[in-house]
Amino acid sequence: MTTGRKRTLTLRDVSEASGVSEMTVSRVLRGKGDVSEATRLKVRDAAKQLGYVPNQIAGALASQRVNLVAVIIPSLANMVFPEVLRGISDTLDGTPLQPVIGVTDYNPEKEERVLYEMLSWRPSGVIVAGLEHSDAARAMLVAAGIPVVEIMDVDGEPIDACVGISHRRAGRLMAEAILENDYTRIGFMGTKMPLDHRARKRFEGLTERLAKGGIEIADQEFYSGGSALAKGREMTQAMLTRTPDLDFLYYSNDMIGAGGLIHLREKGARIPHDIGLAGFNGVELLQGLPVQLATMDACRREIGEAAAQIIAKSCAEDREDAAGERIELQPKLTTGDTLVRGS
Amino acid sequence: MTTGRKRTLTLRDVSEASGVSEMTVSRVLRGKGDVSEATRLKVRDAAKQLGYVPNQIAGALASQRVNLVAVIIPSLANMVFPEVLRGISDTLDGTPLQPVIGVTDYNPEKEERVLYEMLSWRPSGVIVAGLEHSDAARAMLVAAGIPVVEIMDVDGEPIDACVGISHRRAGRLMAEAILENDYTRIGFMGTKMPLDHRARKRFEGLTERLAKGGIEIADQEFYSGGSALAKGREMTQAMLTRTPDLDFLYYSNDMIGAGGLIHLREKGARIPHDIGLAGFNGVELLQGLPVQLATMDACRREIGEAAAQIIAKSCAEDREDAAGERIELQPKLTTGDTLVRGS
DNA sequence: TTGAAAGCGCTAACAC
DNA sequence: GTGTTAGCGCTTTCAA
Repeated sequence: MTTGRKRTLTLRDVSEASGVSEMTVSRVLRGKGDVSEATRLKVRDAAKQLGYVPNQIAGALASQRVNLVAVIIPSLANMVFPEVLRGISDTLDGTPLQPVIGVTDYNPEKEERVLYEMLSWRPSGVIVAGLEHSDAARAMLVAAGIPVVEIMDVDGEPIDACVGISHRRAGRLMAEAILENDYTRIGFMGTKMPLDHRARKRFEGLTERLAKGGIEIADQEFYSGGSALAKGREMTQAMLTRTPDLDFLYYSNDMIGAGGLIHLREKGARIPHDIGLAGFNGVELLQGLPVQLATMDACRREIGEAAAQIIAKSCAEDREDAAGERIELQPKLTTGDTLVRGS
Repeated sequence: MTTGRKRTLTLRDVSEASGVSEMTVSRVLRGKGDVSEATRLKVRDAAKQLGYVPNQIAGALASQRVNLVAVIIPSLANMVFPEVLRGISDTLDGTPLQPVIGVTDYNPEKEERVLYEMLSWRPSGVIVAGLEHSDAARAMLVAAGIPVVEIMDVDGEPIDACVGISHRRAGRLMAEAILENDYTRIGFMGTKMPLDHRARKRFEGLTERLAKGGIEIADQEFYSGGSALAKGREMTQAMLTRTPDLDFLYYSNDMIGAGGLIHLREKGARIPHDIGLAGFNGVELLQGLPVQLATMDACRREIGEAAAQIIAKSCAEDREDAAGERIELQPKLTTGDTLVRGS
């Protein structure tokens, strides 16, 4: 290792060190074009020796090509999104593309800012959670002229492509399972959701379908912040104090559901005989609980994979006909031990 | 909105639309230099009208300045890192800097690749988890000539700055708590850790300190993959079958610890009278459990904040003297309900 | 307060 | 197989 330098290395440095023209150095380093084995080696050695790292900024500007895919999600804390990211990342690993993550905190204004920032790097594609965006955000996405995949949800009008599940349908499915098992006094607990559109849609799907079965939600409560497990306990306790005759609790996510489950078991409730429970997401993390919470898988990984494939395809083919795809995945109900009332 | 275009917009388009020179348009859009209110408005309007998004690639190349901070972490699934990221992100929000996340999967080769990719975008700084890197990775970091902050750990030789806790010390502290409470038959459970250096250091700190107290680990088991909660249950059951006289179980993370705790409570074990437990990380998520697992906070958020501050400072001051800082945070032991043997 | 010229480090296109 | 030339879209610098 030589002493610290001020200027970072350029192609020219490698060119001089190897006695090969800049252009050929560039070709070697990118593995493009025919270069003789001899010069290839000379260049590789010189580059390694110097510790040269190419400047993608210059490369991207010159080639008008950026191997980045912007991925915009509401939160990293949510357990759900890291799994989507893994699907994206694994799929992109087989391509020259690289994901770049932006987080919006479920805040439309922040989404707009993040989107602006990311688009100003001229990525090759965008994967963004949800179908609801500000007008400005939609306009940017349209104007960007790159493939856009909206993920997690299919209930709405996509800008370009979309991959997800129907949360309305997921809510309906749960309602049907509830009706089939003759529950009648239903309590709902979830996040405060003015901005969590998917949780809202599930709730709507649930209530609409229950209504058709002649049942209304008997009690409901919304929370924000804090440890989900603890919130689940607290809300469940409070709700059952307030409305003791509930016979089913639907939670908008598995963590609060698990909190409720733990609380009820401690209280000695017979589950699901006295009271049934269900959550949402199919969080693998909870598989160690003594009782398996009924839940619905949101196909997180598959969504990530499919979205990445759409981007990869439309970048590779460099034509627009891969655009506008719409992929609806089917959430799978896992009844676990807390939903089906045994004989 | 006009019809779709092929070419993306440039400064020149805004210049023509507003009748102002490119240079002045650039000044307005960056908010630099004195521009009269009149032209400022003309330019702003034209830009908004067109839906112009500046090209940072060109800007970065011209100005030799990139407002990106590379953040390189082993995993997103780990619960630990999203919190570090939040610390970084919140701190950077008050600056022009933006974090870009790369994930290594605890794989040194992937770390090298990710690092290379990120450095090729010439970020203003790097935050990277851990002090252990391949020679090539270290060389790149040194050669990059930008501030580097290694986080999570301070047991080793940092390249530049570092912020973290001493995991060796954390292990020692736990050993001391174990000795003080007169536990003598200790079992250890953790991830297979050839590459999780921090878990390894904690283990070493633990065993060394216990040895001084005349105690050896009586049994140990390592896992990989799967639901941590479930693994914790299974391993605990297996270990107690194999070595029934254990009176303390130390888990290398809270999730497997929680799995063990749930299992033991189900079995009717009196905790901590019959057997004590402790985990590591201070995962907030578990606060809803009926019994609080003893754990040690790893100062995740603070680490993120401090690291981001170091980067922000040395970028702002644009001098090297902020370099080489070393910040050791102190992990706090939370005894919860599973460590201190009540009178 | 505004504009003109030069060039950031690389690659596309074409010559040799 | 290799080299030359001309930009990519911006910002820096300097002049007006």
